[in-house]
Amino acid sequence: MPDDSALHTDHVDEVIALLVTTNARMSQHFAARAAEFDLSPAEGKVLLALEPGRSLPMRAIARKLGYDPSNFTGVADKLEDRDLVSRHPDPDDRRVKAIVANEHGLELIEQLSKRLRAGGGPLSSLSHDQLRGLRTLLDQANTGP
Amino acid sequence: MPDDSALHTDHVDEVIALLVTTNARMSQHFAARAAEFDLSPAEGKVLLALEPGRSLPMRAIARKLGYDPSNFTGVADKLEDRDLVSRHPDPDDRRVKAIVANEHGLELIEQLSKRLRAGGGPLSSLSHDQLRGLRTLLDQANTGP
DNA sequence: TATTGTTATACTCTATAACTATA
DNA sequence: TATAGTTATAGAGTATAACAATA
Repeated sequence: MPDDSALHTDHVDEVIALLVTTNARMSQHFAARAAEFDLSPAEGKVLLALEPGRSLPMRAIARKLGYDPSNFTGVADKLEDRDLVSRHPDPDDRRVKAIVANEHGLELIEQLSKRLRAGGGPLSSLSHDQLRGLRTLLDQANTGP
Repeated sequence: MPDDSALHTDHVDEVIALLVTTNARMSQHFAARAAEFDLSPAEGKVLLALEPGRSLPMRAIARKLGYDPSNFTGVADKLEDRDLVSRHPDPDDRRVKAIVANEHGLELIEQLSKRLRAGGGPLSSLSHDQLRGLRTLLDQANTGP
């Protein structure tokens, strides 16, 4: 449980500011790499959320990425029009539709990931161990309440 | 210097995905807290970039936050209309204008920071030491090339 | 009645290009 | 000529509300 010292608040302030600028840099990097594949940032993020084998309900993806379900329909449409993903109605509840990446989609995901890893983003200056540490911290930040 | 092992690429992929979702959560938290003070997310971010005593050229702020200078003018206008900041032309180069927070602005920055710290964001589940570690890592990520 | 996804629409955000004033 | 900031404007992104299908 987080404590409440003056040092603590200093760190929170600083981390919030750093997250804002880190996100600005990552957004630029991400948008440029996605554009290489004629993908909007939103389309790229949705694809990355579809790890191989994973299929998620539309609402779950929208929630995870912070998009409104209404505008998420159009993103799914474009990805489907490009034959990268398809909608699969859930047999148990036919209201919900899962988005699954097909072979073309998975291939493009791999290519996009490779370009994102290639450098130029804010992660370029971190070592293997630092990335491992960052992964652990962000993972805990995301699984919290 | 980052190495190039298979484990390394796994971590990069995972950290990128985590940064995307962390940012989604932080953006929602940030937008909600800023709205409490009738601030747009952009206006809030600009204010947080103006730590006490610090004054930055408009272009430097825009670059840091990833905004285009053209749309940044309007953000500065609104903050100035609300009497939170003012433009100070640089005596050495009268083309550049520094944004400085006045007394009202600094007070609002403190209140906004307090609300952001109050919890509900993705940082709530991290301990003091973890925040310190995250700060170090993000700091290095941002000062890199 | 409540929920998932969809549609239509309005609103906000962001980028492009042309302009000014300084250098 | 080049750069910081501004303006006008078009385009992309986002949210709101009403609707259909399913639960």
